[in-house]
Amino acid sequence: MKALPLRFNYEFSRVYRRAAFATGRYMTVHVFHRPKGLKHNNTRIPEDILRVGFCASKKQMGAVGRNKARRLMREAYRHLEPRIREGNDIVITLKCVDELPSYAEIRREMEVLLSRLKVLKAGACDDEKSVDQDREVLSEEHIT
RNA sequence: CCGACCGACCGAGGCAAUCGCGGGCACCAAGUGCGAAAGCCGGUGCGUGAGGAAAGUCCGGGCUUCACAGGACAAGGGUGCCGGGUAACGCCCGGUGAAGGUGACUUUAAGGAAAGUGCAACAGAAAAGAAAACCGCCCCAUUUGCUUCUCGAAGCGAAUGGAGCAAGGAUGAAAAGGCGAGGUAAGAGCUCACCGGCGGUAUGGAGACAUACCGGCCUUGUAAACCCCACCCGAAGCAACGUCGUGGAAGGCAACCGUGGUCCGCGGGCCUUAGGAGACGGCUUGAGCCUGAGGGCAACUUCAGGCCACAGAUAGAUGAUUGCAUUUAACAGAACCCGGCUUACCGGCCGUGUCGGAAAA
Repeated sequence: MKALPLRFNYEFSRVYRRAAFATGRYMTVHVFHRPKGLKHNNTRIPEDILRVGFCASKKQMGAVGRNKARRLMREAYRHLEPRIREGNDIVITLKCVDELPSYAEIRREMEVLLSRLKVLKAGACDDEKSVDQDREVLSEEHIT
């Protein structure tokens, strides 16, 4: 199941106001478990989907830096998504930092923060293993 | 060869593999899916997907709605040498004047100061009408010192007072045209030559202007101070605007349902209107790009042929990992669209381009 983007300002504020959050060196993750039957403008939101929003501070970076940060976060999220429990609204905010962290750092920290918030599924190890296996397969292909 | 000047071009560094994203086309799926409606929600393949500044939002348009639908004036704002280009411009091209540079060349908010008003600090005697005099120059008068001799005169000074001057010094960003000669007690456009400025005439030029001659004898700077003159300008912006619009609002109800014995009434329901959320459109083919031939010094333009490869997202699509080669990368991300300007910037590359110097001939 693919995640939908969070769109409206009130949705973001709901997450910030009522969500559980965890903070790391580079980012803050807010997770809000949607109550059942929540509607947006008279249309029911399906209960088995994830919705996610990425934020980057406007202060230090220009539009290019902001885009880059969002892309890195989205890429990290894409790899972690199958392991996240459905029915949550998530907002991930990048902190003000001097230098943009690398993809590996972002991914590691995102994983830690999400597990601290207990939104990762129980049998997540298998997925991770499969991802690693994929990577190994890839590298083997290149060697040969 | 060295040092410059001018102009143009390129720029997410390239390639490959895997995973992933936006939108286009083709094909395949199409559901008791979600919605009141409009509409939204898949898979595979193929090709495609940020810039020279996308930026600042400083000008000029297109487009859209509103206003006026005629003209004049005023207010407010803008522009400001001349001619041309353009859809238009405060932009561009070509020229004129001025300033700078040995030069190639560069810069130029460049209308009017004789319509009027204001301002010109400090310094300075005096800073805007013709006045003023600190040092100074010159003449006269009085007093006095020295020298000379024919012994009461001459010469050279000094002090005080009076009259004249604006050459020199000094002040200043700027001191009332400049410089030389005549002139004079000393001086002064007082007179004259040349130069500058102003006015007039003639010639050349499309014009800004240029050149020549004549005249009187001269009038500071500032209009990125008010102002005057000429010309131009309706307002707001894609969150414009259009379509669909549950709820809520306003109006209506002959018929329907509930309440009721019946009517009125009330509630539901239905119809109409504008329309807040929201959805979709607007949204990319355009003053377009390329080639050739004319016109023009050029900006640009005319004609002919060819091309749709040249993004269209909507919380906002370009990323990640790995490998390769000698491989490092600035400023920076479309948001309705064009034409400019301005600002930021790693480097590279080009020109039978031009100038100065050196060397050689």
